[in-house]
Amino acid sequence: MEKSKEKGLKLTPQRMVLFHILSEDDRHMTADEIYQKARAEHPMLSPATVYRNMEQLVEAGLLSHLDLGGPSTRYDTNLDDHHHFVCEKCGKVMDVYLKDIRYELDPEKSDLSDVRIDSSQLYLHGVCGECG
Amino acid sequence: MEKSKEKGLKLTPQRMVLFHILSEDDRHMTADEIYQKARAEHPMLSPATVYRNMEQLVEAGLLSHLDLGGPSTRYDTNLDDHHHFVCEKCGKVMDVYLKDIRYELDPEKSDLSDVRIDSSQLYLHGVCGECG
DNA sequence: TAGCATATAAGAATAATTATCACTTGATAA
DNA sequence: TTATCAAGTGATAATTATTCTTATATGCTA
Repeated sequence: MEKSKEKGLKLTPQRMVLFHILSEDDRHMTADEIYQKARAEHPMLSPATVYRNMEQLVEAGLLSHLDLGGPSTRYDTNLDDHHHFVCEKCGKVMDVYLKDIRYELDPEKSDLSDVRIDSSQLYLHGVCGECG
Repeated sequence: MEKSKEKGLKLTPQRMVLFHILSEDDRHMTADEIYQKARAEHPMLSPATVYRNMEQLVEAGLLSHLDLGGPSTRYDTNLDDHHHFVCEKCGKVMDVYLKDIRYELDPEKSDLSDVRIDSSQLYLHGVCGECG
């Protein structure tokens, strides 16, 4: 029986708290926002633990990074294939599901014949209904 | 003769250095990378000056932010309508020009009828020829 | 050339994140 | 149960990225 090399992620109280917060679906949070929420449930918890765990969860494929322009990395609990709309005024982020996305390279200006594309992310920028 | 409210950006030696570096077309640099290069030409220059000027140039519409995943904001001197490919291995960024991009919303999952979309940015992730 | 708004260097300050380390704990084996 | 040990943790220092402060300097325009 071969022992897999995967890290055994232990189920600790701190992680339970993080799972709980993440499951409450307040998506697109920064590590610090998560930390602020988490310490309410678990006051001893340190920021390092949150940062550490968030990255581990990304490595484990349970979360993904969300790279909006701001200073802090955000985490996305939604692993479905989806894209994002960002309101330039209030900063709100909305998930965008597409049935189809297609694009045609401009062959005179771009040559991607020797690259392998694994994924694509579309970011739509604009103004949301409330701010509009 | 009405005086426009636009800031009169003075042409200082420091800005000359920045323009020079930016014109050398090493695109997608972080403010710190620009600072490191700039101080070679102008050793007295301070980081604050670089950060300040980069933001002013963005406000003036001469540069744009580029939000890749990393910790630092990058600046893009290419103001043409274009998109980006990011190599997951070496981090290299390539400009991608599209003749056409179109996407179809999944109407059951996404409703963008009340938002105004001003721009869209497509990020392609994968592995470049050299790393592949 | 004076006057002033803008710009600057230097360094302190802040925010976000990561590293270090001594101690603790969950999972598994005994 | 208990022992074992890799994995996890909190506290804190350190780092990185960026912004602020302030006293001084300098382009531009009248």
